[in-house]
Amino acid sequence: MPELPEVETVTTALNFAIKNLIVKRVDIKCKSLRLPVSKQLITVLSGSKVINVTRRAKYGIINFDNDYSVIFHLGMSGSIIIEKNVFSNIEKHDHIIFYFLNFQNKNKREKIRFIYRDPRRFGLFLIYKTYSSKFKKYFKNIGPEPLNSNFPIMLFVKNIKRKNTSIKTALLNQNIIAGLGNIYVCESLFLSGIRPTSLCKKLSYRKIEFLYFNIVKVLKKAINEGGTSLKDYKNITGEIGYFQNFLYVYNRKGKECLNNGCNKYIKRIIQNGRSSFYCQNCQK
DNA sequence: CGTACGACCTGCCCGC
DNA sequence: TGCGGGCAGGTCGTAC
Repeated sequence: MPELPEVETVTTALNFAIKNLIVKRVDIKCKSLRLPVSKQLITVLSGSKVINVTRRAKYGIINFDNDYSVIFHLGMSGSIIIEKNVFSNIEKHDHIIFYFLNFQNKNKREKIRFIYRDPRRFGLFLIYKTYSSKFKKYFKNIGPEPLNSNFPIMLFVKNIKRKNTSIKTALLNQNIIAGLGNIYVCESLFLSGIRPTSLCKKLSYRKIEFLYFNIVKVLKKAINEGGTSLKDYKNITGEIGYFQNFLYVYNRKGKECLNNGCNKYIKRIIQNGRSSFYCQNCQK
């Protein structure tokens, strides 16, 4: 489900919703996601305070004031739900629950509930000491953030050019560039006029630079629209995103290409077991 | 070393 | 209505 724009939408909102809150209680409803869920969440975090929530690639990081951090990943079907004062029923796939108390307003004490929900359980919810070796291991090999102003474009071009794969495969590789998934790779390649099957080494420097600028364009637009909601993606207050209304190729098999003057239809092919969408006419 | 592929899960949608 | 197949926004271990 969630790629960089969706995770960014979630972490930005969380940074408002739970910043400075103190953990009152933690419930663990399932032993294991993609990796085991540690009981340390209960023993270590109760009574500690959220400093902030950040993002790296598709990972969210919740930093606490006792020098511990939660690293979470939403996998394919993960979501986070924040409720204030009025709590709904816990559902089947609600795996981890945090109860917070907001002491900032002395007159009105707010009760806040944080739920990690994940039907397919491909996600992660880990606790490590901040900047410990286990914490750092998760980010050691991840490539640069596309939206950072100091993104190393020349290094990106160089790393793409020495890959022995299709450009689609290279862009999904988190070690080359962080945060892209199937949707935003397909969309960036469409804007750049590059076929997903094109070989990395055959792309010119100019073309790869152009691709980078289109990646930035797509990601920024998607963040502004609150992410892409195809099936079940929702932000932390249950609202959908709107970038699906701006997709050129993803999930548009058999539909007309949206480029002016192009009357071809969008193709779907399988690469490495995953769908790629492109226009035969506009992407060479 | 780099690359390809199956495994990990549940749920939904479609055609028969 | 029911069942089987195919599909899904990701990542990782294994085999070559």
